[in-house]
Amino acid sequence: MVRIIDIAEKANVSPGTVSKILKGTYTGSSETKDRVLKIAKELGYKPNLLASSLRSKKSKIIALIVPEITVPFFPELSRGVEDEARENDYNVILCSSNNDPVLEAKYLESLERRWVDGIIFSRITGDTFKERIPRLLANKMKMVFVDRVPSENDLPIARVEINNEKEAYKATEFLIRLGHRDIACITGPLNTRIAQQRLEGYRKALKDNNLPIRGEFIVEGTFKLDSGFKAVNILLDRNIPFTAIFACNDLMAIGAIKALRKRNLRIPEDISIVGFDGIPLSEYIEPSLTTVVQPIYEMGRTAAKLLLEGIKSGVEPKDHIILEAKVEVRESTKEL
Amino acid sequence: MVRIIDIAEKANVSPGTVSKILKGTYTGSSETKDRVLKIAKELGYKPNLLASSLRSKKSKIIALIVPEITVPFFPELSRGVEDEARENDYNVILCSSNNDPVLEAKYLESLERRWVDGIIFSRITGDTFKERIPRLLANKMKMVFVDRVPSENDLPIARVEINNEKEAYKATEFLIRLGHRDIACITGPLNTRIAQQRLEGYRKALKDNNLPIRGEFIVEGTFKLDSGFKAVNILLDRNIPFTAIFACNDLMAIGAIKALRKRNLRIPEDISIVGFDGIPLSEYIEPSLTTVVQPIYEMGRTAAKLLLEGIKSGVEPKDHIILEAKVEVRESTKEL
DNA sequence: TCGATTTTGGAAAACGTTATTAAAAAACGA
DNA sequence: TCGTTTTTTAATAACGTTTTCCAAAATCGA
Repeated sequence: MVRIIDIAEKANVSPGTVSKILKGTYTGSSETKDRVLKIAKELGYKPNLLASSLRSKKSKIIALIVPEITVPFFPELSRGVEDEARENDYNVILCSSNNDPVLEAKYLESLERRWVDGIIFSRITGDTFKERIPRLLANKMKMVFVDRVPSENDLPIARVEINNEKEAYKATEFLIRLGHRDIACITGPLNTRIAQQRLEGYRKALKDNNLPIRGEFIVEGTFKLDSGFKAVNILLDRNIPFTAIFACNDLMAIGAIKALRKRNLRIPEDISIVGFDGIPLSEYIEPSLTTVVQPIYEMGRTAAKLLLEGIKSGVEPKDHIILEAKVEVRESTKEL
Repeated sequence: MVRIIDIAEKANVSPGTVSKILKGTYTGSSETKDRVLKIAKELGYKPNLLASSLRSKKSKIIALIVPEITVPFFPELSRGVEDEARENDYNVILCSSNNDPVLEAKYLESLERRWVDGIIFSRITGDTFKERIPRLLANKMKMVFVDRVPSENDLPIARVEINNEKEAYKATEFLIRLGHRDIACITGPLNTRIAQQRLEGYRKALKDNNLPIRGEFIVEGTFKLDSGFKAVNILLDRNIPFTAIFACNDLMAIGAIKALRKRNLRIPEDISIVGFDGIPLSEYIEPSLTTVVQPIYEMGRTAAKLLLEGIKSGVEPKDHIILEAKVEVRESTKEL
């Protein structure tokens, strides 16, 4: 492996000079500059990022912590993060925490040891939040929350999200406009803020339209496929008729559709259903899913952009960016 | 940040001694050992992995290169890799190459500069293969191919895959057993080996059962949702009746189902369809998809295991592991 | 032309580990 | 008791950059 010192010797300059030239912080003559660059190229020089990171205290690595990369929302988010990172010469360490505080802690520990320059969190457990975030902040770690942001908003940590309550409100209101009055809701795990917010949007929409909020219409899910399936069975077994379902994410909506079909209910003739997220698949399932389309890729990209700005400027990013989603009407809903 | 030298001072020993104790390579008295460990704990010592990596030339990072993390196969694979890595104190850099040789090259370049300890490739373009792999091998980079392995098998690089030809054969034969004789095939991109192999399996099954192989029944896809959709339209527009489709992955099967429905064809009454991969969604779509279930997570895990063994032993891993898949019969297929 | 200023480049320390070599201390054998 | 072996620990040099500070050379102004 050719090192800076090898270039320096061949070009008859000092290693420091070569370093400055390669980094673009050199102020000397363009004659030496060209000569050094030429030699570097000839020798096929590749900087050793480990050495560079150690000295400069910049690892040029950011981490993305997701609860579960196999949930289709997160690969999309991840692409946004990765693209923005790569374009800025950063690499991304992927940490799929499985919603487990122990794994989360383990990941954060190794990220600190690696001196990663920043961390993007989507979803973090309360434990981790209380125990780790303050220390990370004290250590000047740059951080951004995306999608599943914690409720505390007095911290110097940027947040990128959609207005979950508003968008859920829109989705529910859309069903109401279609004439539905008995609308069930399959929520996300209610220990997460986004699940609460979406539920709240559903509630508000009912209330604003003078519809009763009935506990029997609400079932808690997990944001995963099978929980939508199970939720529908619970709802149907309660024997209280409903004509529409608002599922708080697409995956659960898909599970719900499956369960409805199993019970010989037609969609949208018997039951209308609205999802949330707008994952690519939502357009391709049968029937195609009316859903709240989030700008997932854009959220990832924006989060990474804020993080990198923070890293480069040395100032903790603390913007709060709210992106717009929209209800995309497809085949799974029908006027009552 | 507390350093080894801080511990050394407090414990009245040399930094070297502390280093050895912390790494477990210490042979001295257990009295000093206990004392040093105690002090390290008291001070809340966290090793600086950048320094450690620089000196030891082991970054404790592996990279996973995937064509497209948003295709559901890859998050599942990624989980396997990540779990195995984490349990061995390795982190994973995710590289979603988008099948673009330029991005691939850019990623590989930065991975080399970072001195990552190993790379897991699923899918790599021919360009990259020819240009980069020999140099990586010369630099003793440990590598494993998984899922989409290149055809060259004389290289000291381990491979983890299923027998794509055999599994495709099984899928096709299953349709034949059901009485289907006119079976269309939506292939993957034929510049990839796995797509070729699956097509070959389809062909062999037809041949072995004395059925003609008809070019009009074969359409090339891209492994993505929309290509399954388009392929079905092409097939139907050819106006040559068929009763079954073998789609070379689940995503294309889902796209295909969508297109069939749009044309008012019922599944499985009018057309039977078999997919490939066994992504979790395949069970939940309507109708649930008969498909070749691959042990995706296990493939990722195995690949990572081989890689880590190679890294730890210093010997290039060169095993060739073939895992078993199985045809899972669900609702999308029916006796003719 | 000579002092002041700017431009250009070098010297050397530092980042925090690990690895190698060798010395000091302890234990041992006769 | 004294040399020999074994155990325990220290000293020191890396790993390959970046950074800070300073000197030499060149340019400039009057």
